[in-house]
Amino acid sequence: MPSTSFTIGQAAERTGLSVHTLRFYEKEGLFATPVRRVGGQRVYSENDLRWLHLCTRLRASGMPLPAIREYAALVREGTRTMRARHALLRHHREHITDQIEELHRCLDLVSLKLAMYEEHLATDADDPLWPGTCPTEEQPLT
Amino acid sequence: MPSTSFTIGQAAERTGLSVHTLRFYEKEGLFATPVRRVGGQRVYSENDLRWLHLCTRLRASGMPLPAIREYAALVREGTRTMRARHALLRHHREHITDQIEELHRCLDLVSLKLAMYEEHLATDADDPLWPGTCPTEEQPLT
DNA sequence: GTAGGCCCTAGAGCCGGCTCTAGGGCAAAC
DNA sequence: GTTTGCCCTAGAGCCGGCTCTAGGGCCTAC
Repeated sequence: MPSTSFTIGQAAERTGLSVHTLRFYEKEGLFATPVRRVGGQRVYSENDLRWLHLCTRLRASGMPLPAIREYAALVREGTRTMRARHALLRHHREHITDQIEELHRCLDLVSLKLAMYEEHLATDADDPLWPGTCPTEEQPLT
Repeated sequence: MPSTSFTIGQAAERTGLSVHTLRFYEKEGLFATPVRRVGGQRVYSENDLRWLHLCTRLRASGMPLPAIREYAALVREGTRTMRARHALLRHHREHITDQIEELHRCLDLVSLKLAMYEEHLATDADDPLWPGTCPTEEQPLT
């Protein structure tokens, strides 16, 4: 098995990134320029795709490009940077859990609002049952 | 109780938004221009702050400004837009839960990587125990 | 041999969301 | 009366992260 290889188009399809974005990431140093075929076409290995997949997840969880670049650089430097990479990822994991917590707080608020709306919609089909506490009609429920 | 009121500076402090951002949000239609004092200074009521607080939560959960503007417009139109607002919020709640799920997927991947690193760091303090499967030293662990 | 399809580079453009600047006003404190 | 501090408007600028354009090459099929 010659360890399947992919063109940029195939890589794009498989990672969900656009061809543009792949080249852009490369230019930004998110990964070393991949092998080229004669004629200059990029050849992506399965390893490359795995790396790209990791990148998309890091991006999706809000890691900025410079941080990913840094991580990529460490990877390229070999095993002796393991501790640094470990630290970087731990830091990012915290960032992720923070985001999840924040989203839960938002979710709670939105759910509360929704519950209020549902109560109103249920009890008084169309009537503005809410007492006239808002002469300006400014804050009917927000 | 004259229902305490706030200057823009105080509102900024209390909402965690900058003074600039408050004016920016207003210009963007996230809320109706608040009452002005003689001289033109904005006066924020507690209600306004509550609304702003909701806005920050909506923003923090990724609702774009145009959507918040739309919601604000509906609020201003009064009770008869309740259903529309309800729909909008339900839609957004789904968006939030999607984000949480996505973040969990990222978290899983990162945690997995971290576990790998930890195993390596534990077993072979400094040695590149990982077998020489990577002649290019390209992918020591990613 | 030429048309179609995919690839290349360099660099400009766009979009959302702020963030800041310039230039100026009001009002209380010294 | 001027300094200090907060406020005002209009509009420009910035940043991250893409996204697209222009101009061109290679290869395969017809």
